[in-house]
This record gives sequence, C-alpha cells and structure tokens, in this order.
Amino acid sequence: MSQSFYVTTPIYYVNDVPHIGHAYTTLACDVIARYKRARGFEVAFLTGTDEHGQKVETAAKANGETPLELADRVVKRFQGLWEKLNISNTDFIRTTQERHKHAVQEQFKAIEATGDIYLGEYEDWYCTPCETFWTETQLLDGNCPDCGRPTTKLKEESYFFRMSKYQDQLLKHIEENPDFIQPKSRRNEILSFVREGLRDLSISRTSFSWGIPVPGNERHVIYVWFDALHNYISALGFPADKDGDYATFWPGNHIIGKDILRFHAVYWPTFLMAAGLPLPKKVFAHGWWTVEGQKMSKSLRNVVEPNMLIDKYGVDAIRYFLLREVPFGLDGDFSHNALVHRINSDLANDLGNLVSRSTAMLGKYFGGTLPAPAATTEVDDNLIALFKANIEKVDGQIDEMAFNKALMSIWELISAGNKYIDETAPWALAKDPEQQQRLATVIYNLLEGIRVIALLVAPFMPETGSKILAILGCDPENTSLEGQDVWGGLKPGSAIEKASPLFPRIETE
RNA sequence: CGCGGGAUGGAGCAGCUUGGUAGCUCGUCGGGCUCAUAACCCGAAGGUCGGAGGUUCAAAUCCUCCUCCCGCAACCA
Repeated sequence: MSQSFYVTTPIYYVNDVPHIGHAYTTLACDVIARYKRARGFEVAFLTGTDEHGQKVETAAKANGETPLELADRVVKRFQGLWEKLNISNTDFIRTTQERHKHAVQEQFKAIEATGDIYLGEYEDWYCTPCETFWTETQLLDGNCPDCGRPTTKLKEESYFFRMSKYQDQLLKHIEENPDFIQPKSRRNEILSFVREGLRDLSISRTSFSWGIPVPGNERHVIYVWFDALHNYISALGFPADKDGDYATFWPGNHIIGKDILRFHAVYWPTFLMAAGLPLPKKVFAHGWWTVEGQKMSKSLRNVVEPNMLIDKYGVDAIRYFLLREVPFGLDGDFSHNALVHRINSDLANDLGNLVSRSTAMLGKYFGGTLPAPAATTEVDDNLIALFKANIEKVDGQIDEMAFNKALMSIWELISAGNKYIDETAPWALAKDPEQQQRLATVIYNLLEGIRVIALLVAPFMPETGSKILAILGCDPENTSLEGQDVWGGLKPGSAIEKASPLFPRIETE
C-alpha cells in the first residue's frame, strides 16, 4: 500500500485576473505533487476558485451578468492557465458547486450544534457608498480608508464563531508542532497574534446575498472565509463520503501566499477544532513578487501576465525561474533581465549545453551507440557518489519546500557533469586507441548522469525531463524516481543521436 | 517604550544557537580547453561584518545603547 500525500493551493478569487502570483503558488504545489508521485506516493492535488462574496456580486452587476455567469467566465481563465503551465491537479473545486455548499452548511450546523456558533450583533464603522464595514483601527481619521468619505457606526445582526475559546488549544498546537506554520518568521507572527488574544469571529453577513445561506436563516449568507476554507475538505467528499478520499488524504498541506496566512493558520484550524477534525499538517506561506523592483499593482499596469510569458519564453523556463530565483518563503523580484540571465546561463549554458556536448561526443566517438562501461576510476566514483548524495539532499529539500535549494542541488550535479568532461577530456582519450575502454566508461557515465538529472528535473520542468529521457532512448512518460534514481539505468547498445539545443540562448542587444 | 525580523566585498545571500585566521551565487579581471548552444573548466581582485561602548587572551558571532530598513496589527499569490 502506498503512502498518500495531499497538497492544495488556495482557491483563487474570481474577481481577479490570473497573474504571476497565482501561477507561483500553483506551480509550487505542482512541483511537490509531481515529486511525491515520482517517489511513489498517491497524490491528491487540489486547486479551484472562490466564487462568492460581495465583490463578485457587485462586479457582476456592473457587467450586466449574474454572479455565476461572471464566475463561469473567469474560471476558464484560471483553468486555461493551469493547462498551459502544465499543472497536474487532480481536482478543481468551485465554491458554487453543490458538493462544496453542502459541506459548508453541514459544518456550520455541526459547529452550531456544539454551541460554538451563536447569533449576536456586529458593531462597526460602515461606509455607505462602499457598502463596507471597517474596524476602528482601519479608519483613517474616522473616514473610510478606501474612499475617504465619513463612516457611521452601525449594528448588524451576525452569527459569531467562538474563536476565543480555542486560543489556548491553538497556541499549544503551534508550539508543539514547529513545522505546522512555515517559514519560521511567519510562525512567530502568528504566535504573537494568537497570544494577544482571539476575538470571536463574525461569520455571516446580511448586507449582500451572493453566498451560501446560513442553514435555517436565509437572511444571512456565510462569511467568505468560513465558506472558502472548507474547500480543502469538501473537495475530498467530506462529510458525505468520510471513508473515501477524505479518509485517505486528510490532513493535507496548504501552500498559500503570505497575505492569507492568518485565515489558514488561525481561523481554519479553530474551525476544525470546533468540528473535532484533524488540523492540516502544514501551512506554508510564501513571499510576494515585485516586478522590476516595483510593487505589482493594477494602477501601475505592471501586472505580469503569465500566458504572455509562457508564449514568449516557454513553460519550463518560467517554471524554472519562479522556483529557482527566490527562496520559497521570501519576497522576490521578477525582472526581465534576471529571467533572461537564468535562461541563458542555467538552462542553455549549463543544462542544455551539457546534453548537447555529451550526445555530440557519443555520436562522434561511438557512432551514436551507447558503449558499455568498463571499470571505474576515482573521478568516476566521486561523480557517482555525488549523485547519490544529492539525490538524498533533494528529497529533504522538497519536503522542506525549499525549491530553490533543491534546484541548486540538482545544478551541482549538472556542474559536476561539465567538470567531469573537463577532467576526463574525452577528446584526448579518443586520439589514443589504447584508451577506448576508458573513453567508453566516461561517455557512459556522462549520459547516465544526464538520465538521472532528467528525472530530478522532471517535477520542475516536465517537458524538459521527458525530452531528455526521449533523447536517451528512455521512456519519456516514466519519470518515477523509485528504482530509477540508481546508477546504471541506461542500456548499452542504445542508439542516441546528438540532441538539438534544449534551450536556445536568448540574444540581447 | 505594541510584537517580530533585518543591516556582511558592486548586487543578492550564508555564517552568529555551541566566540578563535570571513563564505556562497552573480558580476568584474586573468588563464586553460576545443566535445559543445562564443558554451565549459581553473584562478585572482574586492568586505573587518550599520554606529558607539562593554565582556574576553580573542567577537560578524555574547551584553548595552543608538541610527536606519522591513513584516504583522482581521479578508488582492
């Protein structure tokens, strides 16, 4: 029986155009999902869309369509992008789906039955033109922080979740599970936030209607986060089919942007506690991208459109860049120069060129037929040992979601391959008929190393991984690491042609 | 004094927990090779570690104070 692994993206709000940030989160999940599959895990990988809420309702009205029509339209954009990015999600949930609505209402009822949801009054500052409530601290000189107009104190009937009750329990859980919230800096933020005290949370609204109705009181719709967060289990069939995917995959791992950490590290766990369900294994909050040193914003018109990037540079180059450039968890900058530099030096010069020169030598010295290796020497043994060591490193780094470190470990192997060529100087061996055996060994090791590199690179760059395997005469569909990450997988006698450049250099003026 | 994190060669970072000749990537400069996508390999220059004081035989690493930057304080990955 294989082990299971569950990873999720947040569900993206449909009142938004997919940008580089959405792509980043989803990509990270995809890499870990592909890697775990390659390691033999049974993987569930969920993404989806959050389609309720006032903003959607308002935007739809402005467009002269129903909220669902708007959602249907925007969902296609997300799904189209994921396809283009080679995302291997196993499910796609929409909060407007019946399975989700049912789960949310059942959860609401279950928690209400324990007494942890109660009807009360919500009192805050209301901006009439914006139809939005603000807390005291959000106001700017008593005015609406959005439009600057005056606000009035208003009361609204609301259901509350007794979040305060779970403060100590949550604190204890975070303290006892150092890996629960990552990275550490974010964990500290949440710890201090929880220590300052949790208030009960308003979890219903009466000011708009585009949402899931509160069971038994249709005047209220359920607050977007109580609604949205439950997607992680509603997609697994909870509560209708508790013995199916839910039993197999929950608890899972959430990868999110740092802006929504609190909802995932505080609200969501306390909801689960109230319902008596297990907490997520891990919540990892990654950083944000700036663009050419500037904050990404609609007004600056610098929102990076992933579709365009993929068309221009290729999907694997973008996948590589996003995960290599910046440590996962920290903020980073997306710049054209940095992207081109990564493509040229890492992908074209290091990886692509290694494949070119190695396959070229096989063609030149052995007519394209892979020779059998003879006895190894110290250089060979060192190379093989480094592969073994770094394969292990990558495994740990993926578990830590240190994608950039994992890529560095893989690139150490690529560099080692290039250095190996320099040290063994096959062109010199080729001139000496006495050295045929030695030359055969060197060429074999080189190509064998490339085979392993292809497997390691495949979760990050699926197309490239398969392409290299195809060049080597291996099954391009089989990127499993289990049993294949050991030295000696290539069969002598295979026909391997000189590869055309995997990543053409991008010439800049 | 709200809480927390930073300040290290041109850029981006590691080291500081367990004090003892300052390290990595990129860039720059020089050399080597010729199998390869003018790619690859090797070497060098460049910092005394934000500032002041203290502890110590010895501090980037520990303590005190100061300056500056950043994150969090209820809904845009």
